[in-house]
Amino acid sequence: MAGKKSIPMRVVKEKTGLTARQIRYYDEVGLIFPERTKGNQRLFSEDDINRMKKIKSLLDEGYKIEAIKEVLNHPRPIKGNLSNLRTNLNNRINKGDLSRIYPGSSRNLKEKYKKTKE
DNA sequence: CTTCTGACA
DNA sequence: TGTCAGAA
Repeated sequence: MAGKKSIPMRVVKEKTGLTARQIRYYDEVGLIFPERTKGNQRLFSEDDINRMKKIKSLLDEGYKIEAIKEVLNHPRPIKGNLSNLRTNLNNRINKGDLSRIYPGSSRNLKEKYKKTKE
């Protein structure tokens, strides 16, 4: 029911716009868990594709791998209102979530803000 | 030809 | 992160 498809690396690269390096790295750090073929070739699902796009966005915003790992692996850190829980189950990530975990998570953000004359 | 792992100027 | 080597 969940659509257990198996997309090859070549398609993933085109759909995500990432390089094979990036994709393998995400797998290395444990951001994604693609299936493996007999020849050790990675097989991704559409869900993985969306996740990689998400990871790319977060990385672009300045979040570090460690922070992204936490959020992607903790879909329900909530323990109170069901309303908020529903939002989290929707698979969407908020900056607030990361900020709560890593209040000082600013990498290239400073550079972006100060670089306004070019 | 494409992908995989491991390592590095 | 890119890129090379060697193997599959």
